[in-house]
Amino acid sequence: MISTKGRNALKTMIDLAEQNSNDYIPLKDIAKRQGISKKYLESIVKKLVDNKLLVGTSGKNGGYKLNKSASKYSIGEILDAAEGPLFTLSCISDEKSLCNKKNTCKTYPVWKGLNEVIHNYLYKKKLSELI
Amino acid sequence: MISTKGRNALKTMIDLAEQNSNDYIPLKDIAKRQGISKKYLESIVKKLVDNKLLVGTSGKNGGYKLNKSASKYSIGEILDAAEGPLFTLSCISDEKSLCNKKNTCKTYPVWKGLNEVIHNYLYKKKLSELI
DNA sequence: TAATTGCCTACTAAGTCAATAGGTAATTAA
DNA sequence: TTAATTACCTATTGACTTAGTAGGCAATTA
Repeated sequence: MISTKGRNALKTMIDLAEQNSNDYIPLKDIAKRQGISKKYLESIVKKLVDNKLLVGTSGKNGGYKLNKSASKYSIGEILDAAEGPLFTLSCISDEKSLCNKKNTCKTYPVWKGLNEVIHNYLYKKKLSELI
Repeated sequence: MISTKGRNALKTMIDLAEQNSNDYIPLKDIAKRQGISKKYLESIVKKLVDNKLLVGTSGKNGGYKLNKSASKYSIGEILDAAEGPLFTLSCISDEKSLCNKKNTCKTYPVWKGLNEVIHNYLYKKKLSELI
């Protein structure tokens, strides 16, 4: 349900939050600390940058840093950024198999409620609570 | 996260609850109503029987029926029966990749809390609420 | 005797996921 | 100018999971 990608994204965010530095942190360092290959981490960090959770700067002394204070990131937004919409209510959000019986489907309310519960939890919990 | 197997299991349980009959209902009928192949349904129903959620009887006029009243089934126990433990806290319940850094892992509390939230929701919600 | 579960095995096709790999371009501090 | 580093692209592999199909035979029971 939460893939390795999401977990590693979260680890990366925690790592950066813990550095608590205004400098840009090179990928190499994060990869080493977290035991993730730099190349693989690159693909994860890219999503975090695309979604404006991180800022990256090229060049010497370049690297990445948080875009706001740790208390302003919810876990939900981090996971969302890394793996796309979180709990895929398959009958809703998966466009390919968009279910056309939504209105009469007796199971629909279960998935909808579950979805809400999960989102609620993950968006309330902040990155700063984990460091 | 919730697979088709689980969703079909739930549909089957709802179907049977709605029949509201003391007779045994043959698989053939359920399959037809729910638009699932009988053979495939067989594999799902087997799990429900193994977990004592349904009772089956062979022979003419045989079939399946609920083992208790609909209000006594939680959605959680149905999904559990159909697909095994629900939200796989990969670092805990997946024995193969049992994580040995559980105690220091900064992300662990997130998955643990999420797990609780999901379970809480699914075990509180009853089959009878869906019919 | 016919209907039906119960139980087994095997298979396929499609898809997902983690992780690796390599390359080039652009940027920037010193 | 040079070294470091992100930025961005593509491709690939291997492992695994899943949905769904298929067929057969034994046991049971009205």
